[in-house]
Amino acid sequence: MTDTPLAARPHDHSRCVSHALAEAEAICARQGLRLTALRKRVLELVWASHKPLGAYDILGVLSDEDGRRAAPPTVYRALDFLLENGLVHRIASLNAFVGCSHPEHAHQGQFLICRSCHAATELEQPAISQAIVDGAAGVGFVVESQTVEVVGLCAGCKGTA
Amino acid sequence: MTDTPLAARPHDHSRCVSHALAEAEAICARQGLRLTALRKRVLELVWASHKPLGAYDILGVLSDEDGRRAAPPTVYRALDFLLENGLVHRIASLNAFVGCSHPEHAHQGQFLICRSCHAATELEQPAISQAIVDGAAGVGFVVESQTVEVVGLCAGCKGTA
DNA sequence: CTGAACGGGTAACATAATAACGTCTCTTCC
DNA sequence: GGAAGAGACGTTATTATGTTACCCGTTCAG
Repeated sequence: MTDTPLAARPHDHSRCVSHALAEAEAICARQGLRLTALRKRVLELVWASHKPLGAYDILGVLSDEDGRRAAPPTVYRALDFLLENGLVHRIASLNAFVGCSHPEHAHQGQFLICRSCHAATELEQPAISQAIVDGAAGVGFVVESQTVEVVGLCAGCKGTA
Repeated sequence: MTDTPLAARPHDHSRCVSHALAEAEAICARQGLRLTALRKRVLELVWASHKPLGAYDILGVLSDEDGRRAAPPTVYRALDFLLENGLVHRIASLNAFVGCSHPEHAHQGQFLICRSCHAATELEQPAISQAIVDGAAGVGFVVESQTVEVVGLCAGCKGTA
């Protein structure tokens, strides 16, 4: 229960990336979706760290690395695909994107964003969702989608800061 | 408990606006803050409806009305003042601003945004905040600020849509 | 073979926010 | 009264983020 989340502790991050990519491949294969080279590359970049990444950061890397001059629609289309298929999440308060930790099932996560190390951890707490649905129901509001983004200090930074 | 929120039902909206302005005046007077003509005007525009308003919408109205072309910093400075003093809230997922319903005390609201009429209702449910704090604590995360923005259908639109 | 659907490139535009600098008007203090 | 400083606001320019419109080449089903 009190597991320190992966993003907040040292780990072999290349495993994260390769695992996420493999899972994405599997999901796309199963659903007849085309995980093209570009989409895969963008997903890889988003997963390059646990910090949410801006669209223009991705754009910059693509332009630099691949030599070819990437333009905004290229990146946004790839991100749209990844978002639609639950492979990444968008962090509205940061205008940024982060890899989804549990792409195998549809869900709406809650995000814990550390103001010190900037890592974003995805929570999936039914208690939070339910509290929101209940609170909304109290004023006759029917919830369709939730944005929960929390800023604070992660387990790792709590001590050092 | 099951009160339909003001924003979701017909009401004499001019009362909303004048009440909000009067409350803002009182708060600023009490705290030695200067609610200048510009700041008051921006607050009035934000309160003009219960729909979150973009900074550039405000800019447009100011430009139209005053004839001279208002520039972004003018609006953003006024909004910063209003935000700092709890007179408006920012809706991150919309990049927009909405009048605060309870400026008399510091708080972090939750927002219910109707996808049909676009009205935003402010909730203040300790149960939601607490669920988030608890969920975060479970992974060793200390919450400092919360962004809760929910999209769905309000009581008024639920039937008609 | 053909032609729609799809992925992607390009240019331009639209919206959101900030930086840097100047001026004006207060108050405060001598 | 007048200098000094702070705060509010104007102006210009720039950066960041996101979208629209249009084009081209590939793929794949009929």
